[in-house]
Amino acid sequence: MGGAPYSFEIEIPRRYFDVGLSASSGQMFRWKQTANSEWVGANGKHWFRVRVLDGREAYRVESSGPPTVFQSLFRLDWDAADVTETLTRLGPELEPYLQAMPGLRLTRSGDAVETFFSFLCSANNHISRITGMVNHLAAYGPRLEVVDVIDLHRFPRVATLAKVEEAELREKGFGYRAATITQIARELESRGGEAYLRSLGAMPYERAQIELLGFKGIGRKLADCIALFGLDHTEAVPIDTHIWQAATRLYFPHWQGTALTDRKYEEASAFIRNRFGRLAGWAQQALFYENVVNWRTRK
DNA sequence: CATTGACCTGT
DNA sequence: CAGGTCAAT
Repeated sequence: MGGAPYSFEIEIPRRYFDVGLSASSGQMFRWKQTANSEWVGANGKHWFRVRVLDGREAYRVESSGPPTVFQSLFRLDWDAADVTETLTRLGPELEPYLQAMPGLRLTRSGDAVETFFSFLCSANNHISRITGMVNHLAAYGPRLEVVDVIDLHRFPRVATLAKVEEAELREKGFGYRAATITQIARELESRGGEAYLRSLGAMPYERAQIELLGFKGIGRKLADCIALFGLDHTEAVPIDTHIWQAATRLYFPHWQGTALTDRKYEEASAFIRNRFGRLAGWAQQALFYENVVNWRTRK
């Protein structure tokens, strides 16, 4: 299956890159930790298997792709020390959140189609179920490899997903999202499919946002997730319930406990974007995941 | 604009 | 209720 895999080492301190944390922090949904504590996952057309090297600040990676694919996926071309320093300078209030999550990186999906459909599954849902649904969708793509009993598929193309029937997804437990996903798949195909989607990555963030909002079923939050995690618009700041908690605590105390409306979404999102610029998405990820992990104890 | 309820399913 | 969105009011 797929020929001989690539095998290479990535040398980097854990505090700058924690592969498990980055892979399981809600940016991608196809990674698993195996019994022998390796991380195995897929993104787009590639699969990966990552192991921590004993007593060293390095990883051993096996993959269907060359090192550049892995490096791009985890955005290793960005210097985490530099990013952290800049973020703390622009927003000292971020420091405890960044320190609480060492090694958490903003990722960069190699497949806008996968990210697009993954976040369609995420609305009003929790991570464990999103994971199941994304893996159901991935199973429509060809199998790339089996690693430690884990089936790794190439994420299907738009044309394939556009042919899936709503009833079929209902049977797989997609609930009401079965309808939106199949409809949006067809709408996406009629707009030009993957090529159209990728073109949104080349547009300014604001225009890509408008395009995405044109899909019935994609609101501001999903549009920002797709822009940030799938289209490399790193200035996008999705505001979900967790970020809203953090944002009101840090920046809008007079809005604490109030509902998130369209206007407040715009204001909070733009505020964070203006504060951190192209690093806003990275800041958002630190805030988001720190809140996911610690929200119980904070309440 | 802001508010409200419906919407699948699983913990 | 969960990393929301839409339609109606």
